[in-house]
Amino acid sequence: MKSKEEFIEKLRNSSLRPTKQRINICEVLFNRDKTFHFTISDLFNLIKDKTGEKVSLATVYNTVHAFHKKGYLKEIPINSNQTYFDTNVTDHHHFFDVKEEKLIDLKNEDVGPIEIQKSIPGKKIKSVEVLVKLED
Amino acid sequence: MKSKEEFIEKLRNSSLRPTKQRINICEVLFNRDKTFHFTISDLFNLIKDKTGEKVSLATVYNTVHAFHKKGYLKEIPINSNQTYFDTNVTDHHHFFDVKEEKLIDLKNEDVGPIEIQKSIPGKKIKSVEVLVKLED
DNA sequence: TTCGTTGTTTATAATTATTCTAAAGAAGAT
DNA sequence: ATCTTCTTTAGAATAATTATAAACAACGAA
Ligand SMILES: [Mn+2]
Ligand SMILES: [Mn+2]
Ligand SMILES: [Zn+2]
Ligand SMILES: [Zn+2]
Repeated sequence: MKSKEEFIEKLRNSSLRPTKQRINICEVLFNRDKTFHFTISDLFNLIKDKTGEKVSLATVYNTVHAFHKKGYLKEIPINSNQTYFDTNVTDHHHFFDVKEEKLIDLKNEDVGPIEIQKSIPGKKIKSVEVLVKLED
Repeated sequence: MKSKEEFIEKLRNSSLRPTKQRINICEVLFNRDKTFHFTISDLFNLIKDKTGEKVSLATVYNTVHAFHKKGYLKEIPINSNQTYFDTNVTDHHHFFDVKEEKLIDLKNEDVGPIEIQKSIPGKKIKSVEVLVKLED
């Protein structure tokens, strides 16, 4: 359970003004034990439910992008009509339950080291992500 | 270089009527040496260029989905505003050049075997795909 | 070959996620 | 308090995709 002051501090340190909207979004995103996988619409609805205050959809988009740019959120590459984000910004992989449309974390040690044996001249590797699709 | 008759045969065997639109799309998609990574809009433009005949955008969508459902095309999981498809339907992985927005095949042996050490009760693994993002 | 059936194409409208715009409001600095 | 800069917001715009429904083409049976 993080305090509101911690979020204000974090926002200030990132040169993001600590507005009440951003603080509410922080509470919903970062006040949890487990990693959180979400879409913008998930988050939009949760904010109302958990804080009682409404934040405009535009602000949710703005804030998620700001946090993503600052490295506080990770974008998960799957094909869906909506973009998925993750509060776990460490290198890790995912299960995607196609039926439930739910992401599940895979620890790096659950996958093992991945050695890419090919390289493209002039390019360097930015990320290596494994997506394991699950069916019933 | 496959003949038009081969495509007609393939379509018939898939209970898809061999219309001239579908045959044209087959020529563009499958008459090539290397694997082909594309978006709907790539394909739509190529059809005009390569066959001289225009196919409606709706038909391009319909046909790509039909081919995908039949297993002749693979959908590549990346976050982009457009969906990417692949004529190489075997299990394999990808580089994604973020700047150029281009996919590049990674052979299975360029990645090595991936052992998933975790399982979810009641679910089985449908696919395991590695996406390697490239930057300059 | 003709006819009836069913599948396909197409233009166009609808849907939906996301981004843009510009005005009002809030935060920070002086 | 005042000024500046950043942020929020409603609503409009954009763009990929999907739905609709009428015209059309392929097929199989007569
Ligand atoms: Mn995760
Ligand atoms: Mn490929
Ligand atoms: Zn982002
Ligand atoms: Zn598809």
